[in-house]
Amino acid sequence: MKKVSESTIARLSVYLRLLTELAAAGVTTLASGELARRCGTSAAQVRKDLSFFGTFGKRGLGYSVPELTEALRGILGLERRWRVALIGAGKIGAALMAYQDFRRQGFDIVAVFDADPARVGTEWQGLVIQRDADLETSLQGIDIAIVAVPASAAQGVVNRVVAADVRAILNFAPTKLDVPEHVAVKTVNMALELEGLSYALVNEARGARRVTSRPAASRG
Amino acid sequence: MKKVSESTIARLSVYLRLLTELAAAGVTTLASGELARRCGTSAAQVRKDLSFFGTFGKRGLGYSVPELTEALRGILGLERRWRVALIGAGKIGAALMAYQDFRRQGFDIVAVFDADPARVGTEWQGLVIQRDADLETSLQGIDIAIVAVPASAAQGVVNRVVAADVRAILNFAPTKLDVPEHVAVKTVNMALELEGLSYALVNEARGARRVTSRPAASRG
DNA sequence: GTTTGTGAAACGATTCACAGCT
DNA sequence: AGCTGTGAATCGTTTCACAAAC
Repeated sequence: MKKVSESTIARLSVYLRLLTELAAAGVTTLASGELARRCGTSAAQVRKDLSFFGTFGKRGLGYSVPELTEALRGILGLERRWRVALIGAGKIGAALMAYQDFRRQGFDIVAVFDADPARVGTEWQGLVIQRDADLETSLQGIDIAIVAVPASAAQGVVNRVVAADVRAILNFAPTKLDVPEHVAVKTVNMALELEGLSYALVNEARGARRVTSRPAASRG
Repeated sequence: MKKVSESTIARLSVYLRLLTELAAAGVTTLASGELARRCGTSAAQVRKDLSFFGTFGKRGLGYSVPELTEALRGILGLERRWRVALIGAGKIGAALMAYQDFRRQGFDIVAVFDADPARVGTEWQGLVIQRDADLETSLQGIDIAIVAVPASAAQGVVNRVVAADVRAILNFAPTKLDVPEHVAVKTVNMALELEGLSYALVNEARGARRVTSRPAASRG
């Protein structure tokens, strides 16, 4: 098969979200140009992204909204439901538990773990928080682990998650994780995004003052 | 003027986090290879990233941890503190408020807004939730707006944020935002990350080849 | 000896442009 | 006519490789 970049997959998710919205609004057909405009990319990009997986459009007409929706759901593996375990019942964990949108998209949080004995046994959104010590056994049948523990604990937790044969991890700890090649990891790092904004702000200011436009001295 | 990619800036943040950790552990000197290994990238990438901003190392020796730390803080604009407003006091907002790490990195949440009259006036982590209607006036002096409102409300909020002359936005709404060119936007989209994991899982099952990836994990 | 800084090469992703359907 | 699908061209990023510095 072919190699598909992560950015293509990310865009497919964005396309799918728009299509779902349009379908609810009764739109039945859509051209790549309009899809691109609404998703912040280009028509050629849309067509190239889709071309990795097949041909879904009708020349002269565009794409059928329900058909493309189904195709994207299939490509992204959203035709089934995924069993998700949340590890770490702190603030981030609480926000995730409450965020019902995940369930709507096919991700069911079916287990919650925490290392704090004071939290273990309490009920949370209909789930009883389990002991961290039970991770290995209780992760049977789990597809995706959400790691929402402090950075210092993350690698240890991940090692145990991997040992339990979970092959996908959504990581909220601001740290690099070592995992075997067959395990997929996505990291959400809000501090990093904020620092990107900080850079943009100072850089805009520096650029306006043209401080950086001075030619570099001859290099040695 | 130099053009630096967003991935370079993201990596600089990662380098800085490691350096801060190493400095606390008393490490004084570090070579690009070791920095790269600990951050999941390559030595050449580290040196190229830094080279956009100057020369910071000593040949034959490596980098001074405190000096490079200071340099990175300067590049990323972290030598000052930033005034952040949180718009939307729901679950995500609550998690962000509680996440003290932002403050430690120089980002102070100094105002909170919500559209729900039941929430307005309540105190939250030492801040009184303000009326959404007061956004325009109360955003004076704010550097960064965190948008944590439903997708359907996000563009409207963003328009008002931009009108209030805020030039950086951290967006948690799963929707495309239109902003003028001089406004920087970073989006955090957890559903999208989960769908990326879903794709990885079904794709592995389908026996397809690996997705091209960024600073992937795993090395030995 | 070691390690940096950097042009040049290699690689990967995006955009172009047009043939081929509807 | 309008729009897709795709090879070719372009653009940007990463890796290579080595001279210069310590």
